[in-house]
Amino acid sequence: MNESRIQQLREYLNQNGMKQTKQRDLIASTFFKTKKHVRIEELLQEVRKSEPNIGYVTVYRTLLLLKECGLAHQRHFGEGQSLFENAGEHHDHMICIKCGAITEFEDDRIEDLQEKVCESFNFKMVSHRHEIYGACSRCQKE
Amino acid sequence: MNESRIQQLREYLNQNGMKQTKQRDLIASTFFKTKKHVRIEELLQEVRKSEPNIGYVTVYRTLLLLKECGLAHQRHFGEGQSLFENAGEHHDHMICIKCGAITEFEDDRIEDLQEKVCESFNFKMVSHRHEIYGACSRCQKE
DNA sequence: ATAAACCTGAAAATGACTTTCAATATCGAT
DNA sequence: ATCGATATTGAAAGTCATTTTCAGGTTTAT
Repeated sequence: MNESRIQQLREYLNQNGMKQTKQRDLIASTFFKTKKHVRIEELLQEVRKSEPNIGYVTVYRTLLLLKECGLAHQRHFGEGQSLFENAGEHHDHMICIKCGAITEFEDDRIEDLQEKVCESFNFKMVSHRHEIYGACSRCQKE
Repeated sequence: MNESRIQQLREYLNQNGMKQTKQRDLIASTFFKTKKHVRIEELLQEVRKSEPNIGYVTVYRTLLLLKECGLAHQRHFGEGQSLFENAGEHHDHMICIKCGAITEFEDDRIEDLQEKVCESFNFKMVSHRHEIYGACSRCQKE
C-alpha cells in the first residue's frame, strides 16, 4: 500500500510538470515507512542512512510536496519544530507535556457537535485541530 | 474592572520582588483596553502613541509577565506571530482563513466529551486547544 | 543523444522571538 | 528626601527553525 502512495506522488509530479528523482523516491518511501509523526531532522537522519549526501533542504522540500499532494499533514504542537504526519483518516491528538508522547483519538460525537457549532455561526469549516495537553498515564505514575 | 487587573498585577510583582514601573503600567493597561487578541507588534505600536521610546523587548517581557500571573494567554493560531489574549472565561476559537477574523465559541457538551475521552485513555488533561479553520459568514458571501 | 526545464545541496537570508549588557529606575531603609 | 542594593530598560546581538538563492547536476521529451 506504500506503493500506491508512491504512485499517487508520481501522478502528482507528472500532472504538475515536476520530475521524479531518486531523492524524492527515497525520502517519500522512507516517510511512508516511519512512525506516524516525524520531524524534518529525524527524517533527514533516516534517509541519510541510505544516502548520506542528501541535504536538509531536499527533505524539507519533499515534505512540503507531500503536503501539497495530500499525503502528509504538517502539525505544530506546542513550540519549536513542526511534525509531519502520514495522511490517513482524521484523528485528533493528546500530547503529553512531560514525555512528548502523542496519542490519537477520535470521537464522532465531538465531530458532530463541532459541525453544529459551525452551523450556528454560519461558519464553513475547512479544517480543525483539537489537541489535549496533559500527562499520559505512564507519566502520571512517576 | 481594569483597575482590579492592574491590582492583581501589582500584587504579583510585590510577591515576587519585582518592581512597578511606568512602562509595565502603561503596557498592561493598554493591553487590558485592546481587543481580545493582540500581537506583540500591535501592542507596541499602541503603547508608543503615549511613550514613543518603549522598546519591543519591554512589551514582549511584560506580556510574558501577564501570562505568568494568569492575566493573559498566548495563542499560536496557524503560523507566524503569536497572539496574546486577555484572560477571561475559557473559549475555543473559529479562525477565518480568508480575513483572519477570530470568533470564540464554547460548548459544554464538547467539553464533557473531551473529559470522557481523557478518562478512557487515563490521560490527565492540563489544557487543550480546539480551533476550527474555515470561512466566516462574511467571507462566504464574497 | 540533446536541450530545455527541473532538482539539488550549500550557503545566505528571514522572521519571530530570546538573551545579553551597560545604563537607568525603583523601593525599603535611613 | 537620600542611599544603595537590586531590578528594569532598550539596543544590539544571538537563536532557532525554517525559507530562499544560486551555481551546478539530473530528467525527460524529442
